[in-house]
Amino acid sequence: MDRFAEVDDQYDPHELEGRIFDYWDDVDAYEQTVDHRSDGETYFFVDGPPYTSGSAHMGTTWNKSLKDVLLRFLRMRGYDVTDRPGYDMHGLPIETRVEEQLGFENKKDIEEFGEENFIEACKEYADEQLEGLQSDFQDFGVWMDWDDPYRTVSPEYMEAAWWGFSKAADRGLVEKGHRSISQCPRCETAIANNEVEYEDVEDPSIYVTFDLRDREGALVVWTTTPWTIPANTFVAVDPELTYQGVRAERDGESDVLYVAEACVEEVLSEGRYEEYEVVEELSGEEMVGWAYEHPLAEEVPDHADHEGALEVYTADYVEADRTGLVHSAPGHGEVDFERGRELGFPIFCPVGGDGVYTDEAGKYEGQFVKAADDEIIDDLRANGALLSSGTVTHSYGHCWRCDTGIVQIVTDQWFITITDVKDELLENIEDGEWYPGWARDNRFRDFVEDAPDWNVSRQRYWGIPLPVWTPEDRDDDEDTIVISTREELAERVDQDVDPETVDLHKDTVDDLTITENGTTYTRVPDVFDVWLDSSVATWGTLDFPEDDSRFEELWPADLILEAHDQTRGWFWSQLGMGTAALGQSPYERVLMHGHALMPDGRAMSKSKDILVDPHEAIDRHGRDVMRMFLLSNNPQGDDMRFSWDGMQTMENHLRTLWNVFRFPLPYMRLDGFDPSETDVTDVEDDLELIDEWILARLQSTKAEMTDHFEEFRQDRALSALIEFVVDDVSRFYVQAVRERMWDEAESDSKTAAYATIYRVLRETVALLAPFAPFVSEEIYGTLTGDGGHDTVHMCDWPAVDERFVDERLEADVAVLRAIEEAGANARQQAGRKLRWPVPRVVVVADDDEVADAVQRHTDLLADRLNAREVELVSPDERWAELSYSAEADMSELGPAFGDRAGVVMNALNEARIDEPSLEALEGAVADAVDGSVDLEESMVSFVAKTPDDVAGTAFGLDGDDRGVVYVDASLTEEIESEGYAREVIRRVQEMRKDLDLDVEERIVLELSVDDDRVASLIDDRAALVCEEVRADEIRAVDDGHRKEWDVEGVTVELAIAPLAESTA
RNA sequence: GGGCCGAUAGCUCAAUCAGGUUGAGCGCCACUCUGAUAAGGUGGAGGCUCUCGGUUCAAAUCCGAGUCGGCCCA
Repeated sequence: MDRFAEVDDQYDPHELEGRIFDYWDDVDAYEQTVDHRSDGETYFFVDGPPYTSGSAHMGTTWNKSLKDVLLRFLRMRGYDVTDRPGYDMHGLPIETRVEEQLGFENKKDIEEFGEENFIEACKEYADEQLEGLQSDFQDFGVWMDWDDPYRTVSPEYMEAAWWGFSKAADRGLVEKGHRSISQCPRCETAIANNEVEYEDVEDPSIYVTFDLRDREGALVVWTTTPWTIPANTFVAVDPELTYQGVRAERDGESDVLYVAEACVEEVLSEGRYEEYEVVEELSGEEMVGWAYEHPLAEEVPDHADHEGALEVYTADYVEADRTGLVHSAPGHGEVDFERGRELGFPIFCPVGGDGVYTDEAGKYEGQFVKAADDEIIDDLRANGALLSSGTVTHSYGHCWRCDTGIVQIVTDQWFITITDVKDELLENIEDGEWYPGWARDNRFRDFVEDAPDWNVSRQRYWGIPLPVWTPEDRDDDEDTIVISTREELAERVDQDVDPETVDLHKDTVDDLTITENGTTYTRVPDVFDVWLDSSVATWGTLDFPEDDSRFEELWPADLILEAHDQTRGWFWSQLGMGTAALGQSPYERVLMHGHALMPDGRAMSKSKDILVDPHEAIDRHGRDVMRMFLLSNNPQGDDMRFSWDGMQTMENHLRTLWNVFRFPLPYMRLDGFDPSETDVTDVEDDLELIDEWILARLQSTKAEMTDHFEEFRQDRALSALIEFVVDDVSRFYVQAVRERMWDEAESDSKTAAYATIYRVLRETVALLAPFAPFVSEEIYGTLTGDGGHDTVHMCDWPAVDERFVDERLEADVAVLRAIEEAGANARQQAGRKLRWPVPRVVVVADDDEVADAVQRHTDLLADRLNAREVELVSPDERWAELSYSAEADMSELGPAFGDRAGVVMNALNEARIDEPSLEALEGAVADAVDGSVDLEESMVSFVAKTPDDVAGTAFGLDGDDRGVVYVDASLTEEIESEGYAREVIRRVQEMRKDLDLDVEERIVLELSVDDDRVASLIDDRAALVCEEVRADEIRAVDDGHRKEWDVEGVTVELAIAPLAESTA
């Protein structure tokens, strides 16, 4: 790229971004940037692997954009950053998609198709999906190591999972056991609790009576799952709760029923009882040990009847809801199971993994449990055990993939018993910093405290096989062999296996056996819960243990960064696995962001087609704009609402930057400005105040952005940068410096301005580079030509240059800008355009800082306000022409006046007095509030009221009033002369533009004014007019561009012609 | 049903920790400016700060109870 080359008039993101992609390819920009930092301090970032289903949505896009902005920033800070992206490619979601594609109904179809074929189909599908994501992420401008992502299906990654699991096993944290789990009866596997989706469904709602054995009456329980009644083992009560026995009448018969006191009315009305009387009242505790009859004793002969079964026990899951007595089946419910285990009960679960009753269910054998509900209800009725039967709509768990209602059953599963290391987990939480902090200290800690053992086994195909071999005649967890690596596998199995080439998927390893000391071991057929895959990502990213060259140096990760749903997901699984395997959290910093929501605040949902497609956002506004929009949101942990308005605003900001950037280029080119020879430090003595100011602002912007970035607040860093570019550089500096650049003559001042704006742009574009990598590249290339790096992303993050730090100047200019703004307001009130000079501006300063600022920069202020004179009234003086009112300071008034403070405040606001004294004010207020008041100086600030010929506007900073600026708008001939001349100039300029004349083009001007006084006023300034519009002479023009104007009510006819043409 | 977070102008957010007459940017409307021009400037409209209680002279802010949204859990 040539330095200061011509650039597009308009910022055109699509054309530009296409060009930059090509450019990056040409110069190997990414590779160079990585190499550039290869000697830097390491920074181990680990990518949370997106699941390979579908294409990137707005949330993924936000996530990767956040990662990208930080990685680019860290590289600019000199770090050698690990940036290997990852993909989560195993698991049930892909299996069910493939099943759909192949038209499968259940596991039998898969078995018939063949495990090997099915696994191959899953692999192909996952690979396809991965390609879609890869190309999306690259298209968003994310720079990661796309040539070498980690894939959870690769042998070395699967080995990393084996290794981690084996380390946990070494520590005695792996066990096989019964657990109550959520089972998808279609997928025929356990699914994790966080894979259960709750939906409202209509289910039976039945009240069942359990006849008591040793006394008259029955217990009443309520359930929505009649199919669990066969497995009833005990009834739970709350020991503290009051229960009542009631004798109730129905159809001429009387029953004695036991329920919680609070539930009596409801239960009896459910049962359509007409009348009742309370015959007994007792606590739950007193009911413990009561024995009852199983209501389906005949239908289910094998029902629980061991010592202690079918009795009342206490449990902490009982509430005074429905009946206050809870039907408990340890073979099904999770809490029932836990309590059953405490009681030492054997587990009775007459339901198989497919949701079908086994022979233990007696009469119901072979039926799908949900289908058996009606028959069970009928049997209960026939047995006189049904108090009432209806339906209820409630939320019930479903399989997240196939939407089948789950069944809670007890099965054999493999666990990592993280409850054994709970203390260690909680300690390890402390070792990491979380952004925001509350996510760790509230949410995450609560979750970890309550976390149960981790069920890592799934009875499926597409996953990492459990590396566990058991003696072939046994199915418990004694004497197991846990293999940790492919090397070890090859050494120990009976078959010939090449560790270099072996694929570890189920179809391969299922056939492998181990024979040691005369015992043959076979592999447990399960695969891992897919959450285990990603839980080993920190060492999986390093290909450890296959490659142990970097683990020691890099592990644990410096940073991970995901959305808040991962608190229970990846943040947790990694902590669990890291602690179980290595006794340590695998990450040191967590940055948590939110979800991308729809513009109206709804959650985006692909399946419901409620979404904003990132590709559409790019089509409309480009990648830089989309990234800047995403990165300008949001406080850490908060959700982000997508907004097309917000996108448009970002595009406007970038266009402003583009205009700022291209503005000085033609002048620099014309004057042959060479930044490599003339740095801003070389022209320090020629810098004007405004140059020094913008350089000072640049320093504080850099400092502010760096601080924000270090707190992972890229949103605040970006808004600081935008404010600098839009407010300070574009609206103030460039405005102020334009005339210097138009100056045709060589001047030190102009060179100083070039050097200043060059430095500002050069550093601004580096500050912007992590956010908007494309446009930054284009600007950087144009500014540096061959003199810089091949890519802006190789630049160092701009450091604060102490020599240009000047806080006082920044404060001064902030004051001046406030005055200028108020002055513009006052001018408008006085009806005087900025083009017309005013004789004087009076600044009444409230404090010395303002007074000093005005004093130091009177000329600048006069220039900006187009005033002949600036008069300062210092804080201890006052301007005689004013009357006053007062404003109250409530923080003073409140304590002093108590409940009268509000009334006093209003009186103060209303008061009008001639001089700003407390006496006068007290008098005015006393009249209004009907009683005397003692005011203190600190309670009020006086506000001046302007005379007629003067307009005044208060100015302030950060909400504090700092003074008032008065514009005296009276006219003199001299002022009118310049005013009219400027009006003419403005119109000639517009006509020049009509003709599309070059800035340098000389013209002749014809000027006829339909008012002698005004004509003579303009004539006085003929020289000024000629100079400004580049007219060589004023004379009649024959064939020129001619226009008639109305200038302040006076008709003015203007004609212009290029000089070259008119003389030819 | 439980936990966490959020609720302030049409939109995105500040101000909440440490109580003192609610602010910014964007959008809208009017006016204005014109060699950065799909810009710039000035003004205006627009807020019972989600609701209801409490503490206090004074609450967006502190306390309690709700409502709605998001996430997580059951």
